[in-house]
Amino acid sequence: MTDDTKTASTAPQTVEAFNARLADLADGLPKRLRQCADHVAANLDRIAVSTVADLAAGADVPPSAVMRFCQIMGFAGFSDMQRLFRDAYAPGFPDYATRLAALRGGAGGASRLVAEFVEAGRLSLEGLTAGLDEAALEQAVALLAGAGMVHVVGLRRAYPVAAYLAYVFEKMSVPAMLHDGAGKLDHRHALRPGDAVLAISFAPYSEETLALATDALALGVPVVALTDQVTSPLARAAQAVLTVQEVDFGAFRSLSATLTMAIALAVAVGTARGTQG
Amino acid sequence: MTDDTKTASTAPQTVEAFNARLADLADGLPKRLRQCADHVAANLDRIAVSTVADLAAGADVPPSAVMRFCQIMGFAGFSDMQRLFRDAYAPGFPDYATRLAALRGGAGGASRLVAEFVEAGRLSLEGLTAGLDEAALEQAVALLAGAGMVHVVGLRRAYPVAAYLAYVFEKMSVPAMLHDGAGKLDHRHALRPGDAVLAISFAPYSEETLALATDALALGVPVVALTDQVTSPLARAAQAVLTVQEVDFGAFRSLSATLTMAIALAVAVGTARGTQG
DNA sequence: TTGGATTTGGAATATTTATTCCATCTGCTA
DNA sequence: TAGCAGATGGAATAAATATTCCAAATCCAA
Repeated sequence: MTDDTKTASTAPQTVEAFNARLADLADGLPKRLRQCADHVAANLDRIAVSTVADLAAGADVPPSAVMRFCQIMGFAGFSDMQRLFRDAYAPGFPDYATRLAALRGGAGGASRLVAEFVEAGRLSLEGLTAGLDEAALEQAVALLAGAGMVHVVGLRRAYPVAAYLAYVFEKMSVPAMLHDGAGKLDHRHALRPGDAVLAISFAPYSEETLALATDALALGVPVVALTDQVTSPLARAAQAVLTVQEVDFGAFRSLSATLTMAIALAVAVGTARGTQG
Repeated sequence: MTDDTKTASTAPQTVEAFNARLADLADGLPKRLRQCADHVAANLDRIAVSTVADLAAGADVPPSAVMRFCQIMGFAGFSDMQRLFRDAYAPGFPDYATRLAALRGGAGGASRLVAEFVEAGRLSLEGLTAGLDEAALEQAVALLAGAGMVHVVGLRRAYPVAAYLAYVFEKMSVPAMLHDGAGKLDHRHALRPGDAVLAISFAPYSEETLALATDALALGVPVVALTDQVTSPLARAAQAVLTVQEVDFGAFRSLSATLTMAIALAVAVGTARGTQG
């Protein structure tokens, strides 16, 4: 027993390293600690949301055994170990904020800006899959696929998204109409029974988009909302709400995640229509 | 006998119900509670691993406001609300490949499409940093920053990019004009000495965009091209050529990388102008 | 067995975290 | 502008949770 304190001093920094260490130690562990190891290995995903008592009950050991287990694994205590799993679950953000601050202070050429926006885009895309409401998506596809005409509306920052959707719909032979706010009064008359509205808006929500959605609601025309929050005013008028959070860089937000959602939606609708008729 | 356990009966039992209630309440909420609602809506996935203090800091409100929010939502307190999310916690480790594989194998069409396009977008973004021509970028920024008026042109698939650039330029007080091909003949007259053209086009290159670029060349107005290949016909008329390759999925291409390049360029130009004048 | 080392359980404590309460502030109505 | 209802922030308190510590139990080698 010369140097087991040496191994204890280095705590795993990643879930992979944690697993490796677990596999490494498991064989030479006494009974209770072995129970801890087994239970933890079988429930890695619940560590982030468990308490010491939960884990102890699950492993059928007293809490103090769990504490010992954490220390054997190289952590200062349970909280220390839990932090690893909580961070692994929601990664990136603190680090991102730090680098952002660094950029503001430092020199920062244009290529650095590109790198930052790339990073923001990547995070946004990850958030898109993670936070996807599949039921809402399926419903949105169903509503739009069944529509006689899809009215696409989006202004300001949402306008490029609307324009892109209109383009893809046209490519896929989905009858679609882009409302760009030029001739405001026409909009209401264009809505007919059997149509559907696809409204895109982010805070601060543009009145025109909201107005069209509300009109559609009043006329019984289904509305699909692509927005940033379920609490968005647009969500109230909508039968299906798709939310997308863009990670912002400085005062600016890219549209990577939003456009990705948009194209996926459009292609899904186009495909659904194709197989229907 | 009107004890407060009554309130617990109205508490949402599922995350969907939670969202519904959130959307329902959000409008009528006072400032601080509204901040809570927005922050919670934007970070649903982190409630399970957050403390009251975390949430309060994130929403920029005191902890007591968060408590009030929980109660308004129908829960006895924060712990009660958190329980909902801890129970619903279906782990999503940032093991992206696994998640993607799961989506590919299992779930329905639309979610799978989203996953595919996300993956394509990520690859495109990676390619963007890897293949970035920094010299060309610096030159593009210089040309556009020195221009009296930036003429942005892009049609079809490039149109959303052009529209977005116009939007960001406006936000940054950069004089910019969006040419959308509506009144074709006017374009040439709008070009004046001291202006610059930012032309966006991808194969198959649209004639109108090429025409504007060639006219600019003839008039001695500098052209910045954002295109897919250095061999693009657009490149011949341009003083600075920025290329972006989008990874395609099926017959469709997203615009993640292109838009990321666009916003970075726009912000760089806006910043350069700001520091100049 | 016996002695020593290791493991174990639980009680005591420290720390963090949630929750309540109330004085103050704000915005509105009369 | 006075009065009121609701909103707000922070300090005080309560509760949950983690952590330590030590006496008792167990194991193992001679």
